[in-house]
Amino acid sequence: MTATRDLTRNQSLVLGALEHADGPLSAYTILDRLRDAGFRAPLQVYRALDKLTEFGLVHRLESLNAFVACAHGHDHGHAHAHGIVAFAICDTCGKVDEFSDDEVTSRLNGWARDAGFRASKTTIELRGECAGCLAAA
Amino acid sequence: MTATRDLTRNQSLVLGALEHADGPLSAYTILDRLRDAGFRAPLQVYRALDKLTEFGLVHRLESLNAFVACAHGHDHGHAHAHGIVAFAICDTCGKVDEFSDDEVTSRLNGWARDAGFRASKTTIELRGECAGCLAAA
DNA sequence: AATTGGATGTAATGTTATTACGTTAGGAGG
DNA sequence: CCTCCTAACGTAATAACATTACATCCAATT
Repeated sequence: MTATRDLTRNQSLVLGALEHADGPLSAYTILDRLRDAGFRAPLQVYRALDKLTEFGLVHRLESLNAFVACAHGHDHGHAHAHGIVAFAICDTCGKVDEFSDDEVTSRLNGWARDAGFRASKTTIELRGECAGCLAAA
Repeated sequence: MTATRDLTRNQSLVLGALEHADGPLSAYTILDRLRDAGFRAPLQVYRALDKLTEFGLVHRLESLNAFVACAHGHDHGHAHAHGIVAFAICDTCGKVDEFSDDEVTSRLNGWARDAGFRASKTTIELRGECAGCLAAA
């Protein structure tokens, strides 16, 4: 059960790089980390990222031009039906917290319905400083 | 009253370009449109955009790497105290609708408070297709 | 065996943003 | 008046992010 989705070699490598990282990685950083595995060109990374994003295993952080593995350790098998996902990005330590709020999802969906707007993707990103870094400061 | 904030020549030109456009513009598009006004280098645009954003006269659309004039025709004098601003971006016609939802603002602020996260900037962007384009399709 | 579609490899190019360094303009205070 | 300071500006070079174009490979099907 929850069979791991059948990823290609490149997709597995890219997902692995993101899962082992302790924060978001840019496509070019991923490329650098996969040189030893045989990666040579940006496109190899971007192609894998496209698929992984499509599968819901990876998120793109628009305000960072970077990527993170999805926090919900869904065992690569099924996409959860959670609402709009939001990210809190610490500008100091780089850590990203992924969360979801039903009320926010419902208000935004409501606005879209009222406006006749069909949203295909919604981005919510908070940039700032996390509790740990605030405490350390 | 509501005295227009004192913008420099470059800032006025960039703001003007954004106000006259009927959608978001990339920094390089702005640069192209201001060649005749004497613009030569990207930095001239980016510097003006930084200030205009700081003044609240311009928004950056993270998912587009582009910029729009703030929809609230605040007469360049005072920043309104509205909550988090959201954007609905039509991928078909390129038009952008700016809106704000108190409940969304309050939920996100609430999450941040609970998590001890101090947000310095929050991005909400819906990508999709607007009512007009859906009707035309 | 031929065909097809998805994934891949590689190079070149396009697009977005910043760093570095030097100059200019205008106000504050001696 | 002159110096100091600061903000804005000009220019070139470079870095960072992303896509286009084209050829190849391989497995599943016919």
